[in-house]
Amino acid sequence: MRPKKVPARRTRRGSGAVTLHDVAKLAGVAPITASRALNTPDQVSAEVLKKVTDAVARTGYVRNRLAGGLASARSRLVAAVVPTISGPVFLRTVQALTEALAERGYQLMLGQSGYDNSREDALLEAIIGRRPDGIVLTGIMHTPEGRKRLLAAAIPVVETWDLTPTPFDMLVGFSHVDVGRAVADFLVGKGRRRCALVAGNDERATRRAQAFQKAARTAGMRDVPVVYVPAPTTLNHGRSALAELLRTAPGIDAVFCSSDLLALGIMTEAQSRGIAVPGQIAVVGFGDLEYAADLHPALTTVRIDGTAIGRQAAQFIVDRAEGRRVDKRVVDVGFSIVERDSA
Amino acid sequence: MRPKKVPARRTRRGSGAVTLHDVAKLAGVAPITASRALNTPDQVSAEVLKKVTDAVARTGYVRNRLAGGLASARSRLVAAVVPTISGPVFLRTVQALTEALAERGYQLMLGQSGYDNSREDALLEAIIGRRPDGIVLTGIMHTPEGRKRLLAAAIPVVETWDLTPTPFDMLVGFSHVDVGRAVADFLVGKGRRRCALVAGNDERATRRAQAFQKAARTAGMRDVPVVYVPAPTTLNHGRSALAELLRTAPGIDAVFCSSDLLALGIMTEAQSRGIAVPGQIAVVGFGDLEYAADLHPALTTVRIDGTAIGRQAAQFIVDRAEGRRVDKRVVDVGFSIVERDSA
DNA sequence: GTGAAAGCGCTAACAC
DNA sequence: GTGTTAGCGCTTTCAC
Repeated sequence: MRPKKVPARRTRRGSGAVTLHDVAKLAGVAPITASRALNTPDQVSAEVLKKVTDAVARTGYVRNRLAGGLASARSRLVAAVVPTISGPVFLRTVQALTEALAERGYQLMLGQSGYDNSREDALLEAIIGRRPDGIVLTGIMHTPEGRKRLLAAAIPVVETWDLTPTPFDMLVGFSHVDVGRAVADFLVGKGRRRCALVAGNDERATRRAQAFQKAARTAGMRDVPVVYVPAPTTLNHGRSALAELLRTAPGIDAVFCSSDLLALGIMTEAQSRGIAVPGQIAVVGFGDLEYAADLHPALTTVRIDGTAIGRQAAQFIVDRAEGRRVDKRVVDVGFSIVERDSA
Repeated sequence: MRPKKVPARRTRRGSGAVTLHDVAKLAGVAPITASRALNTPDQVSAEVLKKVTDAVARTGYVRNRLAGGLASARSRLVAAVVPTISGPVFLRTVQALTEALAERGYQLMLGQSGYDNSREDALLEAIIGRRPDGIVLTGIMHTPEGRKRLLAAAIPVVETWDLTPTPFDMLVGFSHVDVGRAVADFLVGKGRRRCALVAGNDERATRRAQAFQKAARTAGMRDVPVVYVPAPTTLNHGRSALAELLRTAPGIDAVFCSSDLLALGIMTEAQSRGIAVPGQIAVVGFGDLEYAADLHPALTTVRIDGTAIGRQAAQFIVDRAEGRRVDKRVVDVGFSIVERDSA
């Protein structure tokens, strides 16, 4: 008696998790009604709502957002691209973004582009593959191919931390040129006569540095030495940059750094050499990181409202995702120079 | 002649993006064959592979991982939960995790739990809803309900940065008790006789602190004052903690901090008061952040190989996701005391 | 307010 | 090695 070969019903296991179907059955309604109870509760009678809510609680149902995203073409996922997560600069932006999105039922996916563009293609592939409802770029999308792919994917894009005359789509940022100029004017106003720069070699820091140089020259400074260090910047870069400046341009009386960490490096090196800050050398940072105010001396720095940037970016994307018109697509959050003791 | 009511073919727009179907048609093969060409290229003839690859390139196709994840019950998404992304402590772990996963075709989704457990439930809902192939916990899953839900979701879990006798599932970490003890012994060995502590009020820092106290007492110290500060720790917490210690326990000659940032705060405050480090007070940090070596004086601290933790966690999860057996489910990465100038 | 049917884009399961 | 079929779990479209 050998086993009869039954024509084998094709069965796929599925994940085994509780589905909306199960919930609906338990609540005694159709799946679509259960779906509405969860997504648009006011389209459903109070009675049904309660039955579904109870069923969800009893079963421990958690909706499958892969399925939902596939069906609705809305993943409720937003991708953010940062050069590196270990850079503290964008942290507040990412944090604000995370929170603002979470409040609205969206989730953030973080991608690292690195400061070069080697992995950019793979990163874009990974991002677009998840069909996010929006992409937030901090800094630049380097390659033209990258830009083309983003355009082709038709995903709303918010560029941040910069202001360009030719935005991709939406934009929240500030003018790096204005920052450079403002800091130069600030130092000149403080009576500094021989300013120097230490800057990460990324595009935006370079732009700040060049604007600073130009403004400083306009104010009568003959040469404005600049030391470029590889991004991401570190404390140690600051230390060795000051050492270099002291060697090559001994008379300097002020340094504008492209990050607070560099500034801390400058101050550390100065301290270890017995150079007075701000007495001999004034130091200005960039970023106003949390610790800037608590350093000794307290750091004068450029404050960017990274939180506002993140919140506005979230707003932009959610508005788009939910079909609202976005008229004003460029927001300038500006900046301010926070004057403390170091300059 | 009024328009005849045709029984309306139900049509859904879809996203409008290029689908695998389009690629297959262009390549002249069945969709599943195109799928195989992309996912398991060696199951496909060279000729087909080329045709599909060409079609992908010509159309700019990017595979829809929502659909793929739904169909295969493998999202290739891994969630990591950190208390906060602005804490630099887990940064190396997150970075290593991101990279190790990306190399294997997985993507990281970052969630912030906060240092309290208020949002934990919403976070879990958001995470489980995406059906990740694994979850990496840095620190603790606080609430019992949280643990229950994770268990119910049947998602592989890696706990990190700690060692517990009762792991949830998989574990990569080190012993905080051993750290506390080792640092106490280290300072005692350096001839310090009156040690104090500054610790964030999170669970693990507290455990390190208590182990430190116990070991210090065993070594003959009468009382070992400790100042707890709210997590996440800041430089300023360090400054005010030292101020407090100097007031309440004036004779101290060493401070073990629960983070390098606290240590920097201690050193900053010491410097501003003219207290010599390590002359009068030795300082030991925790974390060995990038800048620790470059401070002045260079910071003696506890080094944790966060990168190894991240890599091992990725390995664990990918192994599980790909159906390999994971025998050794607990890895102790240990720690080391990096002796520099501050102690 | 509620439901039936169809389909989002992909892959598992089975045939050949 | 390649194709057919039937879903994965949800939401859209249309109908009542």
